[in-house]
Amino acid sequence: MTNKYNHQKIEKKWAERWVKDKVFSPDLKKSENPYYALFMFPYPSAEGLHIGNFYAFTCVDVMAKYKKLQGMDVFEPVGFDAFGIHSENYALKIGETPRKMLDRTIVNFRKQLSSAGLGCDWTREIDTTTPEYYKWTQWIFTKLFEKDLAYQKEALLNWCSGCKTVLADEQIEDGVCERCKTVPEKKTMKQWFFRITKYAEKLLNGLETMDWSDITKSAQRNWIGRSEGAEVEFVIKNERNDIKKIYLGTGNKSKIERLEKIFKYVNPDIKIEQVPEVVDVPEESDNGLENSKQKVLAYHGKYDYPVVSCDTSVFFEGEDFDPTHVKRVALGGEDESGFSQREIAEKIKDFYIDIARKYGGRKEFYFEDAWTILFPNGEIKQLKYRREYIMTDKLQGELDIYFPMRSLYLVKATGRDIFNQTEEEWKKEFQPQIDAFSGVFGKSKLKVFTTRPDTLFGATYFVMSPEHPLVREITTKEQSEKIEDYIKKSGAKSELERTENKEKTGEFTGAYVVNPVNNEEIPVFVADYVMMGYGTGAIMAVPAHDERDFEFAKKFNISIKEVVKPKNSGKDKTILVLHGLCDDSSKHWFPWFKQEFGGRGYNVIIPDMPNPHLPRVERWMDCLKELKDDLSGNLTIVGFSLGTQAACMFIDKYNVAVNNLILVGPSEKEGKTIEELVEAGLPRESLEHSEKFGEERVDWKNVRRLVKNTIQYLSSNDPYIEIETEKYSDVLNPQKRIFFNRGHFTEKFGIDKILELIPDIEGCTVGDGIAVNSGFLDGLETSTAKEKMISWLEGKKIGKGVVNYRLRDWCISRQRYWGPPVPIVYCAKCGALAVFEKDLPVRLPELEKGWEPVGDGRGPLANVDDFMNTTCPKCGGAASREADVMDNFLDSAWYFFRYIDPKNNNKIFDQKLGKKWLPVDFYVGGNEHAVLHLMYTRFITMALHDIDLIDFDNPFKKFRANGMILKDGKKMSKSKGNVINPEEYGEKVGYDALKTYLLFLGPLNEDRSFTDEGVRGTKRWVEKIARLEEKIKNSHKDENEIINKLHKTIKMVTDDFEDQRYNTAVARLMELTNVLNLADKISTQTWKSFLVLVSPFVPSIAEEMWERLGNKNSIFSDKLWPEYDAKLAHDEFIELIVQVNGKLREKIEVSIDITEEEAKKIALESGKIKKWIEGKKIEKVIFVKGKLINIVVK
RNA sequence: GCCGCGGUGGCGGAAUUGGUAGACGCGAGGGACUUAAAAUCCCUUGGUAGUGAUACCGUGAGAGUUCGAUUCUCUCCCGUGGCACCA
Repeated sequence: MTNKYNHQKIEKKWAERWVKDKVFSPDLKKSENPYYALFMFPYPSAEGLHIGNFYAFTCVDVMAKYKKLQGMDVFEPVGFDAFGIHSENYALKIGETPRKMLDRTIVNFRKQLSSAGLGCDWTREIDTTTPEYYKWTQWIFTKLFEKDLAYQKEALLNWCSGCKTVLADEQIEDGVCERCKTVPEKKTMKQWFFRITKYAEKLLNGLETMDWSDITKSAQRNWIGRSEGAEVEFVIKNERNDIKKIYLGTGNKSKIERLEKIFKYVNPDIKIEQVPEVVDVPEESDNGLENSKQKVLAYHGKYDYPVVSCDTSVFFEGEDFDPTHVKRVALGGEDESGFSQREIAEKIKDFYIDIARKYGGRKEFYFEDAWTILFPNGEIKQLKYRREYIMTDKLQGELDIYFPMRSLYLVKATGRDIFNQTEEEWKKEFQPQIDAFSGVFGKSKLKVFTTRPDTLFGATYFVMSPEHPLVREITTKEQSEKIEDYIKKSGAKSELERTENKEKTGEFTGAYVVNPVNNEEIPVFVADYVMMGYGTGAIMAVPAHDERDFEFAKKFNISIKEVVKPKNSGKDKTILVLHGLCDDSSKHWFPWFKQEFGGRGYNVIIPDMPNPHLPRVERWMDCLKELKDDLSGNLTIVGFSLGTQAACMFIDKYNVAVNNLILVGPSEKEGKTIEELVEAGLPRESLEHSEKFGEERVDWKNVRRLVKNTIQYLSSNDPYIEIETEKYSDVLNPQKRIFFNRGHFTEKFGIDKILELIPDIEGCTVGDGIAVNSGFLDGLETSTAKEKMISWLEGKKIGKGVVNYRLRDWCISRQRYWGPPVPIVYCAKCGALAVFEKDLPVRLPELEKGWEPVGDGRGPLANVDDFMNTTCPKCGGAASREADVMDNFLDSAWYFFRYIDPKNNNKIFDQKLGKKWLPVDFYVGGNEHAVLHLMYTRFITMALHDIDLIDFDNPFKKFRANGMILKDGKKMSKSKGNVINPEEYGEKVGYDALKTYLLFLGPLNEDRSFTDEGVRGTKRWVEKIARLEEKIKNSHKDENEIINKLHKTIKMVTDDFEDQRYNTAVARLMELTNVLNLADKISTQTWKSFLVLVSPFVPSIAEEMWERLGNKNSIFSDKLWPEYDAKLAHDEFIELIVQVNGKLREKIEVSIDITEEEAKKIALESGKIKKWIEGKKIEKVIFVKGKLINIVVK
């Protein structure tokens, strides 16, 4: 053989040639038909290229080559995702700096990738660890900071003690750190976050129209976790909420009106009244001081109500004023008393302290005004400026309650007609007042989130998460010790323990809340089955319709109130009784059974005596046939005697799913127990007996799988089944026994025994149904009931329909070294500031020592003074840097933007180029990144869209998640020693054969098994292609058969490419190869088309053959993909399929254009067909043009 | 438990809007070439019965719709991915 195929030589030659001739390095500016093919850039691990990654690259590469052959300007970039804990941990392990290690591994990766025959553009390689790259990672942070999409907050976070850093929720897999498998601790820490939750709805809705793999979309959908429901407020039962009336010491009418209006929002239960004795004062001379002082003093003692005075002075006049009558105090007003504010404050200080003591140290009484502030701890502060200063956030933060009473006047003073405002305008104007008063006079409430507002009437208790901030507040003194203990205990449990051990625990707080729909007071518990991180951290518990609540209620003996009747309630509590075809039993026993269970809410069905003319079991089957559709579901069947067999057969034959199956039969028959009889398939009598009657056997396995809960065998002779004869004497026969089967054996039953055997029948029902015991919801279906309840709550302003998401903000801080520093500077004066663009990048110092993670909650950079000390970009004063670095998933969330303009020093990328090349056309990668990289990328893209950098918000037009490669059916792992090294196979069989094999194995999205035998197949194919060359004859003209096959293949392969069905595309090409192989000669023209068709899969051999035809340019440099010619692919003859009654009986070669008439004639003449239709009547003939004819006979 | 995907020969997998089930490849068996081996080429290869033509069965199980179901509908089983004391 002249051209013995040497894959190593050829593949090396072409890999070098492609780079040298820049075959795959397009001019991005000049390109007219851009096609951006992207694979997930690899993390350059020390192990080298992983076959899984290599497979994904191949999927992209094949597509890229196909598009290129179709004349597109294809861009297939390559780079390295080298920052991150992954690299750093490995560097730690081998005791080398990450930089040194990566410099080595990247070289290795480059070598591996460039020899694999991929069409990558090496001129635009990127590496996320270079300052040129991470400058823009930091820039993105500063932009997000500007937009309030990056922020700092204290939160309960996942701290990984293995990696010594906090992690994002997405980086916890199965409850452990995705990197080092440590169980993370929950720690409250202050960290930087990206506000991904702002895009929750958008991220979710976007999925609907995106052309991404379903598994990826479904993973994202689940992660975002949208649920619709309602937020409901529960008023806490406490003294504060008992306030019914507030007397105003003084003030004119308009002031009272304003307050009334405010209180409508604050607490509509509270009435505002002027102390009756106070005489109204004229509007403009708001000076009822003397008067009011006396009046307040006068009413004091008479009224056991709280007082609000707009004039502080009322409180310190008169020695006999007893503050204990006053439950809540708000102060405000002008300094008109003749005392200085300081003096006022001093005077009322004791008063506050006294009240504070009386009401459990609660800090609720504070006042604003003027020059002096009295703080809860008794401290008095003299202010420099008046109101302006008070309004600063800082001071408000220190005060628990702030009453901007004065603005009541200020509003008036502006001259606006506040009484003719619309309600909305008014509310907006007075919102600060409303909020302030709400703090003290508003009812103290707890909010819950529920997806089942329709079950509110069934809420019989209330649960707060142990981490809930108000737990201590509401706990009564008596319970506080227990609660403290419980909080401590559950805090010590890890998240994993908490979810693994599902045994419910909890503790009563001593407090009660009021169920708003029926004003019932329900107890408040603390229990760790309620999580602080979801919803509001508190729930209303409806034990009748929630399994967890049910379990808890059972354990703590809390009442269970059914408020939803399941739609199929007939089934849920249905007992079907199949008896033994005996008159006596039905007479004596069934009335009792019906009465007893019916009284307990069960629906007892005892079918009438079946047709006595049919043989035995068939009588039952005959009668049950009609019942099967109505009954399939969650019923319980009790079978006696022959009824046991009927029950089993009923379940088996009709596939009726049941909850419980109770079989009562003889304790022993022919040496067999009832269990044995049943499992033998013929429970009633002896096998012989049944065979005599020709009874079918029961497939016991099938029965077993259809019974959800229990199968119980009861022997009718068992002594433990005692009937409660006294109770049921009236329905039992005089002998107080029940006889079955004409006295063959006696059954004795107790009701409790049966109830015990039906364990789940009295559980909770979670599904939809009809509302009952629910006041205004009664009779409504769940969905309507939900709506009605929500509008009721909204009308009462105690709740509203809300949508809740599981998704939480992305924590991006890492207390590590190997990442881009968070570009933030802390200045004592100016606070946290983002570094200006001109000062970026904030360089990561190159450390030889001291870069290891510390574990004290701060990154190692905190100890690098040169790095930490800086100046404030705003005021120039001394400042310090943020010591943490950013999550490496941020690096990879935007890299494809940089690829198109990797050397741009002034901009993240050129927007003109972006407009042309973005978004990415085709992207492939592993689905393990579904909620990490792929979600973050979508978020960053949306954020960049919102800063007007780009005009799209889906980064990848088409994304496909590739399946896993298994070796011989098993997961690859180093420990098993079954890792496939692409380089090794590249050398052994060649990359052409290896890549084709990977694609040929199966559909791109599915897992498939790689075998060494299998790869030989594609290797043989490549060799066969090489050998075909011998058959080429320049002047030869191919037979029609070959041309026809070629064009059919063009069509199918093109279609396959468009849907990424690479496996079938390869199969088609193999077929074509086999056809060509049978020919003696092949024309050059056919050969050329053939080479182009196979070139995406086997680029090196195709190039080699192409060159030998005398071509100077690469096969990939021109638009060469062959056009499909329908005429040439057209068949003249087909095999007509002839069916009789839908069964294939004959194939006849006919013209493709054959008409129905002709086909029918030919078919009916066929000897084979005649045989099948002989003596039968032709009912109808179905003809599918160009395919088949079906003759229907009877 | 909820949401998604899947179940077809000894194996990986094909089968367009319901129309020849098992393409293509691996493996296995037989043959040709060869001193021999490798490579290559040819034949057979879902099961059962039969020398054979052929017949019957067969796409996780069972029902249904249809002239006809791997494909559509229902019930159920198994595998797998995601979420999960998520209210």
